Amino acid sequence: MLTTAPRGTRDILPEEAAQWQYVESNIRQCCLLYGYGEIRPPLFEHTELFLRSVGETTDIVEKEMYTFRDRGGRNITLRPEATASTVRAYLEHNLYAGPQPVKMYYLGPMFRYDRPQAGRYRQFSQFGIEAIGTQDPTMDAEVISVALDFYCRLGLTGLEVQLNSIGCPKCRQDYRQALLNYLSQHRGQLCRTCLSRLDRNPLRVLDCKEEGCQAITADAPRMLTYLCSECDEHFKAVQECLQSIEAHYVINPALVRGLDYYTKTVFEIVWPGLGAQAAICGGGRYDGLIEECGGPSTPAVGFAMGLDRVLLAIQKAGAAVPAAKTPLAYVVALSAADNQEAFRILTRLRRADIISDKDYRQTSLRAQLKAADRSRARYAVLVGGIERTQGMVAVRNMTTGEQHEIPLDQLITFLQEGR
RNA sequence: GUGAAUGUAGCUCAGUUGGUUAGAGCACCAGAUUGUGGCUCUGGGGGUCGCGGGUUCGAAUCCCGUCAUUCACCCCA
Repeated sequence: MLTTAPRGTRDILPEEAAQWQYVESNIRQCCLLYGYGEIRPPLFEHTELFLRSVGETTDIVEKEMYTFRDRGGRNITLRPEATASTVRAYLEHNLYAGPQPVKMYYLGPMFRYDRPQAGRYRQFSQFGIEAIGTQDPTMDAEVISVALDFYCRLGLTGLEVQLNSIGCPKCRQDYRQALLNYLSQHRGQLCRTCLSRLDRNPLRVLDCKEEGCQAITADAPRMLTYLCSECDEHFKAVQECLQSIEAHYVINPALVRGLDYYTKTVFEIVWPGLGAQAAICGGGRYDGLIEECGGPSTPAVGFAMGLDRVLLAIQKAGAAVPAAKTPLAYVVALSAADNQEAFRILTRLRRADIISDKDYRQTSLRAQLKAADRSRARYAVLVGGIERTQGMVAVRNMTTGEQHEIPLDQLITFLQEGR
C-alpha cells in the first residue's frame, strides 16, 4: 500500500510529462488563437452543484462521485467534470453582465469512481472549452472546430465526428413520449438494463449495444423527425457551418450522451484505435443549464476532451512529439579535487542560460564521460589537470570526439556560438 | 457494480508431473583503458516469486482470500 498509488491513479514521470507539456502548450496556443481565456476553478465544489447540473439520474451522480463531508460539515465532491464549475463561476462573478459570449477553457484533473481500464482512470485529465451566452450555430461549429484544429496540430488523424441533435425540452418531451410508446410495445424484447432505462431515461435505450435492443431501436421513431422548427433549423445551420469549413462528420441518431444538461447539438469525437474507450472528446449545447443553476436564461455550448486518451492516441499513432531538450554542456571534473571548481563553472553556465549538468557521484573520468554521453550533451567541459593551472578547460565535442583547450573566460561565448 | 485472464530482477520473459543455493537477455555498477564516452570482453550488485493464509516432509508451482493490472459488460473522457 505504502508504495502503490491508489487504484485508478498513476504517476506521470518526467519522460511522459514532456509529452503532456507538449500537448498542453498546443492547447494554450489553440485557445489563444480562438479567443478562449483560461479559467481555473477549484478541484472540489459543493456536492449540490453536481446534483443539480449533471443530473440526479446520471451514472456520474449515482455511482461515480468522490463525495465527503469536510471538517466543517460541508458536503463536498471532487469535480467529475468542469462544466458545472465554469457555469457556477460565470454566475458567481456576474460574467453575464459583460460582453457575450464568454469563452473560457480549462485544463486539469477530474475524479470519477469508476472501474479502471485502458484509457479510463479515477483521476484523469480533461481539456474543455465553454462558450456561454449565444445560441448562434456558428458557435456550435467553432467549438467542434477547436477540437479538430487541436488534433490537427498534434498530427492525429483518422478521427470521426459524430453529430446529433436531441432538441429542446419542448420537442424532446414529445419525442420521449413517442419513443416510450414504441418501446413499451416491445418491452418483452428489451434487455434488463434497458427495461430499467424505460422509466428513467428512455433515450439511452437507443445506444444499447445488445443485439435484441438494437433490432428494436432500428425501427424506433427518430429524434430528428421530432425536432421543432427552431431546433431543426438550428441543427441544419450547424451542419452547413461545418460543411463550409470542410469539417467532416457523420450523423449518429443514437448519440444521446449521459449528462442531463444537453440540448440541441450533441457530438462525440472518436478515435477508433483506442478500443472500448474510443471517445476522445464529447460535448454539445446546454441552453438550460445556467437557468437551472439559478442564473438568467442563457444559452451555451462546449466540449470536454480526455487528455489521457489523447496521449494514448498519439502514442499509438506514433504521432511526432518534439524531442526533449538535451544539455549543451556537461561539466566533468578530472579529479576529485576539481569537483568544486566544476560546480562553480557549471553554475556560471546556467546563469548564462546554457542548459548544462554534471555528474554528482565523485566518480572516475570514464564514468563521468559515460554519463555525459547518456545525457546527450553536445559538449563535455573537462575541468582540471594542467589546463586548470593555465586557466583553461578542455571542451570535447561529444558527436565528433574533437577536443581542444579554450580559456575559461571564453567558455560561455564558445558554447553560445556553438549551439 | 458484474464476468474473465494475468501477477517471477528496473524492463521483457524462462522455470519440467510440487523437489536442494530461482535463471536468461537487456538495463545498472566496476575493471580491461593510472587524463577520455559510444564498440568489445570480463566481473559484480540486485528477487519477502504481488501480499496474507492453507494443503504438504517440501510450494514460484496446488487451494482460498486479498491487492493490482488488463479485457469484456456498464458508462463515458
